[in-house]
Amino acid sequence: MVKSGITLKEMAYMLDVSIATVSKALNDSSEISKPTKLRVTDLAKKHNYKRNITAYNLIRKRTSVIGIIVPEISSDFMSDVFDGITYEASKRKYKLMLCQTKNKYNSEVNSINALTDGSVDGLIVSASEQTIGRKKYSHLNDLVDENFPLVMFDKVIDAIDCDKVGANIFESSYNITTELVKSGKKKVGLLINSEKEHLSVLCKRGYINALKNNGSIVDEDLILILGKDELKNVKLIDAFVGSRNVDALVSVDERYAIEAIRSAQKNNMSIPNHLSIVTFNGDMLAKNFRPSITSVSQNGYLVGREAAKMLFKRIKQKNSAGFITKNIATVTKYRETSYSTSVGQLYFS
Amino acid sequence: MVKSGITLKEMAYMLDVSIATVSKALNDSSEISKPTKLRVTDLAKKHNYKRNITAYNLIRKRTSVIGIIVPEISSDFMSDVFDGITYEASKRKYKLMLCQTKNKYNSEVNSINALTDGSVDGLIVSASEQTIGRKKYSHLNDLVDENFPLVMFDKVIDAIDCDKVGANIFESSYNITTELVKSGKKKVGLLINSEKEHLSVLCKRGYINALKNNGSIVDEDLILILGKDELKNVKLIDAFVGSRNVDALVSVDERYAIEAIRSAQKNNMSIPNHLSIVTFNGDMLAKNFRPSITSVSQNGYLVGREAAKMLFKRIKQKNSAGFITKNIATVTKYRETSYSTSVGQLYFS
DNA sequence: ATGAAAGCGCTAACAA
DNA sequence: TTGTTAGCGCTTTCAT
Repeated sequence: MVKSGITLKEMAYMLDVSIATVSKALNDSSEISKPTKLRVTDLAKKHNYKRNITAYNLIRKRTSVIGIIVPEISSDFMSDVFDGITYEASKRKYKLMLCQTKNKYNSEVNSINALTDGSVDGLIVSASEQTIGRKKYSHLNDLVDENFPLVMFDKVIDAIDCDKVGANIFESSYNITTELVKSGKKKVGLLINSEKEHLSVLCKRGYINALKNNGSIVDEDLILILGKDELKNVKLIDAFVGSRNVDALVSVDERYAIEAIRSAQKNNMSIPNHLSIVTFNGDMLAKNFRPSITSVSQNGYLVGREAAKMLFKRIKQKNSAGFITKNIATVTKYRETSYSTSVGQLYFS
Repeated sequence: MVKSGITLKEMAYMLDVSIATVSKALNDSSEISKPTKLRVTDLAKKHNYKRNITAYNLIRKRTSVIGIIVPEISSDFMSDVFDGITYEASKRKYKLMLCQTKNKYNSEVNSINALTDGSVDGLIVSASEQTIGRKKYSHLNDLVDENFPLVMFDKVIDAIDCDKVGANIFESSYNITTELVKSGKKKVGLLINSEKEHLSVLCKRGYINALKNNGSIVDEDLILILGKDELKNVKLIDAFVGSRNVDALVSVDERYAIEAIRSAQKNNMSIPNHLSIVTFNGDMLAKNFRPSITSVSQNGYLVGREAAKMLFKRIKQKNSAGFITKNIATVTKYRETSYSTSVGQLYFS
């Protein structure tokens, strides 16, 4: 429904003036006399006139809508990102269209096709697992080729030439590991996914650098690589915690952290004394699990705002300078799986 | 960007035919000859022609967009609802605009105003807490008065005259309680929110009816009413579990269930033997907590699909019959806080 | 089988 | 200060 409301034409007829006059009056043009303006605005108010946004968009050649395509909306992080984008968008009177890909490649392609039929002025995308796994990027590269405003965030793809918003994973992994070592931990373990995954790679790099720079030995046996099979992961983690004598763990997934806790409890290890744990991607679980888990998470709100800002810049100026990647500082929330350190503030939520 | 692509006009010029011919050819009109059609479609493909959807919408007087306004997107439930809506929407080539109110009244009002400027053909709304708390419904009632297609779901407001999709809370509370009693539980407790809350009211009603119909006594001391203050709730629940000797609990919030578990563990009560727990609104926590918590949850996907179907019916036929409320059956997932019963299937996720 | 023209609702350059 | 006209990109009726 394009508003069953009254149109300029109808109002013009009622007031016996031209359509242009009505239009100008409503837009408070200086060409129109006070009395006329008043007559027009009064009538408009009376009939609850709303400009037909479709017609308006047709003239301006833009939609005032941006599209957001993400794997999954059900996380605090996404909620915050959405909030951040909303903030920047409403400032500019933009609306948001959303597609959830559920991490499926086909769904992502369809979503992008659907939204780029002229429905949106630009796109903010976090890639699906399948897309990344299959390395099929043509649907995204096509956008780049067409000069279509595109910003990626979170699950970004290096191979795609566009603006990006990421997180300083390497640094925070480095810092976290350093902190653990400095606090006296002798055997810091690492729980990561396949070495192909962006997060895991950066996380491992930070971890290794930190160990080396702090005089610890890098022991590959303390690095556990998990896979897709959740049940198998549980067993792997259980065996790992039970046998490696780790006194600290850095994990890339809060679910891994939880399994580690369960194993530790089974082995009568106290947390955080015998085993201290920090997880990346800490969300609802890290916060609500008991013991609550110290987590390094992205500041979703800032990520969202930054992504939106970059996108609007692109929309305004399509062919501006080269593409930018901005890393937003992560936030570490110290919870029950950590010693409270002088560095950090204790979080209870 | 309304697609930097080629227009009908340009193609018409290139092929030396009229705009109308190009249009008809692309729409596979029977008026156009085979050869012409081919010439046109070839050129269109070559230039990756996409119909300008804004112009199209202007003519059709609809937007092919529906708006969704919800308090918060970060739950499995919302994700599923969104998925269900998406399913019905894509069938009809509709897109989705989303607003998150974060449970704020102002945000809800602004969102509704923003989307009803002609940007969407209809609205699917779950009301914010503040809206419900303050009982300020004019922004919604205005829509109803304008005959604007509106469907409410989840946090529905009885006072608003529109189509609604809810859940059979009363029945499932009744059934759950009955099951507990029949399985031998003697003192079934109830954890609810203020008696004003829809869910709590229905839940209590089902609980009481079930007790009565199964020969149990209703003991008001076994009903704990929680409030807004989370810290206070924790204490209340702890005291309740420690003193009331309940052997089963029905909760309206998974967070309450978790606190009950912690108290039970403190008191060396084994779960589910000494204390069996079922929670409504079970989402990420119920699933991932250990012990995992038996939960009664809405089938988000079906709720979403149903809401969308109702909305599309309204959009198609604005002044059709009176408004309908449809209740979607809830799903009970038996987890570690329950005896596995013959009735239910055990869920591990 | 093709084209001319009107029009969706609006804005904006130009005329009066 | 107001009105006329053209046009955004498309569909559709009515001529040809």
